[in-house]
Amino acid sequence: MSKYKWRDLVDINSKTRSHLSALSCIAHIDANAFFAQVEQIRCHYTKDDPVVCVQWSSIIAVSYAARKYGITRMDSIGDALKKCDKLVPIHTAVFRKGEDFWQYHDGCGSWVDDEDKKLTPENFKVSLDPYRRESRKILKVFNEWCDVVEKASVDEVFLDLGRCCFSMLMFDESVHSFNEIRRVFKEGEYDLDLYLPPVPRNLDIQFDGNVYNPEKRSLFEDWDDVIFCLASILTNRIRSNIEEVLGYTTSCGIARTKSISKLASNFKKPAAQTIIKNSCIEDFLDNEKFEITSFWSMGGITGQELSQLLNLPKEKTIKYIRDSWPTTSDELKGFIDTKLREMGKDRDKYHTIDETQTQAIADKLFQLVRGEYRLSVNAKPMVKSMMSNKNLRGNSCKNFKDCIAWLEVFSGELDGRIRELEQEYNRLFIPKTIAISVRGHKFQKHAKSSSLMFTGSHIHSKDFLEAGSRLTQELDMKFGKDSGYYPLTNLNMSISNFEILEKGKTIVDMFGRQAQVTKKVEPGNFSSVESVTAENKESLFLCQPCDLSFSSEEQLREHADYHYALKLSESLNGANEDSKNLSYGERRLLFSKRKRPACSSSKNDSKRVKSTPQSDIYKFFK
DNA sequence: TACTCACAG
DNA sequence: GGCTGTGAGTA
Repeated sequence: MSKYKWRDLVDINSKTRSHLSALSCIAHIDANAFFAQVEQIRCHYTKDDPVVCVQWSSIIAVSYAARKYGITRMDSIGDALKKCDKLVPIHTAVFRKGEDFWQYHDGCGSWVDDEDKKLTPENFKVSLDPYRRESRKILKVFNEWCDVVEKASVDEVFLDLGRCCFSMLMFDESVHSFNEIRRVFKEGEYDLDLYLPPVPRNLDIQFDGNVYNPEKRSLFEDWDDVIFCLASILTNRIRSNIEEVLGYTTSCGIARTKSISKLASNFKKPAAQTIIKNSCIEDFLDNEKFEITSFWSMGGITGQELSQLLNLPKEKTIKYIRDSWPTTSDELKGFIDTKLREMGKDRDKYHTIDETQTQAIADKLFQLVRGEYRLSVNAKPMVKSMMSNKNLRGNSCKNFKDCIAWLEVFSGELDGRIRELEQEYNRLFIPKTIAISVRGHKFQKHAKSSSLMFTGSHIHSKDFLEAGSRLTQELDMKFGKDSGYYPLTNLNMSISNFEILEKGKTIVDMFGRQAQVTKKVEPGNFSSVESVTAENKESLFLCQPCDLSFSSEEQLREHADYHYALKLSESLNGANEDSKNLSYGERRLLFSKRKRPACSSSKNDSKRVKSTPQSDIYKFFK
C-alpha cells in the first residue's frame, strides 16, 4: 500500500495545486558560470578552454575549465593570468560614451599592453544585453517543454513538473509498468480519498542523474520516487535539448519544493543533476552541513539575526531546529516571542525581525527545515520598469555635455532592450514615464521624471534622449551652479508604466477611441492582455509559443494541452531521436507550428555582427 | 507614489 | 567588488 492518496496524484495535474500536493515535483535548473559560457560559445572556444568573463579588470564569471587553476571571481585579471597563462579573458560588450549601441571589442581589455585597446569605466559602459538575450533563448526552450516555468534570474529557472510527470505516468504507452494504475485511472475506478496501489515491482524505468541516497534506501519506495524518476528523465532531455541547440550546460536539482531543488541543483556542478527523494530530504539537509542561511532569502541579515535569536549551534542547525520543535510551529513561535521580549532594550539589534510576523516566521522555519516549505512556481510578470545606470568615476561626467554623452548610451540601451521584448512577445512596449536620477559627492540623489508622449506607434532612442536631456537640463539649471554638483558620481535613466499593444495596430484600432489599456499578466508564458473601456470589455489570451490568441481562458488551456501532448510524445516515443538531425527551427516548426521570429533589426545587432562576423551565436534567429 | 533597504546573482 | 535587478516596508 502506498502512503499517498489518489488526490495527491491527481493534484499534481493541476497548475494551481500541484506545489501543495504531497507528490509535488519541482526542478531548479541553473546555467553554469553563465556569462563565461556565453562568451565561450560566442567566440568558439571549447568547454576545456579556461575562459573568464571580464568587466574592466575584474572577473565576473569563471568557466569550470578556469576554476581548475584555482581562479575565482575575486581574482583580478592580473592574479588570474599568474595562475594560468593560457587564460582566455573575454571582456563584456560595452557602449562607448556618446554612442547609442554596444559592441564587443574582442582582443581589447585592461590586460592588453596597447593603451588604445584598454577598456576603462571612464569611457565605456558595460552591456549585459548579450546575456539577457541568451537567457531568453534558454527560457523559450523550457517553455516548450513545461507549462509552469519561473525565471528566477538571468541564469536559473524553476519548473513545476506536475503535469509533465502526470502525463508521462498516465499516458506514455511505451512504459508498460504502469498499465494497471492507468487502467484504474481511465476507467475511473478510484476514489480521491483512497490510497494508491503499491508501486509495481521491476519497473522498466531508470533515474537519470544522481539520486542522493547515503542510506542506501530502495530507489522506488513509493510513487513520489516514480514521479521523480520520470522527472529526471524529462529534465535530462530538456537539458540535452538546450545543450544541443544552444550549447549551454546546466545543473539541475529535483525535489518536492523550490528551496530543496535549489540546494540540489547546486550540489553537483557542472552539468549534473541531483535528485532528492522525499525520504532523503532530512539526510540531505543534515549530512551536507546546510544551515538556515543556506536557504533562499535567509542568506543575509535576516538569517543571521534569526540564528542568533534562536541560539543556534554552529553545526547541525537544521537538525537542531527540527529536534527542538518536533511537532508544530506553535512552540517555535512562542520561543521566538519570548526571546524578543527578553531582548527588551536590545530589541533594535534584531531590526529585521518583525514581532507582528512571528507566526509566519515560525511557520516558514518549521517547514523549511523539513523540506515542507511550499512556494508555488510563478512566472514573473513581463516588466515593470527598465533602468540604464552608470556609476561615474573621476571626471567622466563633469558638465552637462558629458551628461548628454551618457544619456546617448542609456537611450540606446533602453531602446535595445525594448526591441528585445517586442520580438519576444510580438507586441509593442510603450513606456509612459521616464526618469533621470543623479548622484554627486555632496548630495545623495536628485531626480526628475515626466511622462513620455507617445507619438505614433514607435518609440526609439531619440525620444528617450530628448526627454532625458530635458530632465537633465532642468536638474542642471536647478543644482548645476552648486559647488559639488559636478562631477557626478552616478547618472541613470529609467522608463516605466508600459503599455503593451498588438503590433501593427494602434490602441484606437484595437479598443476604440476612449480606450484605456490596463495590463494584466498571467502566470506562465500564456499572458492575457486585458483592455477595459467605458463600453466594451475584451480579453485576449495569448499562447506565446504559437503567437495565437484566444478569446477565453478555457480555449487557451485547451490549446496549451496540445503543446504538452506534442512535447511529451516527442520525448517518450523516440520522436526526439528521429528529429535529431533537423535544425532547431525545423524541429520547432514540426512540434509547435511556430513561426521563427524575424531577424532582429536593432542597431545593436548590425553593429555586433559587424564587429564579430565569425559569431553564429544568434543563428537561430536568422 | 517615491524612496530606502535587503537580498540575490 | 562592481553592477543590475526585484520585492517589502515606509513615509
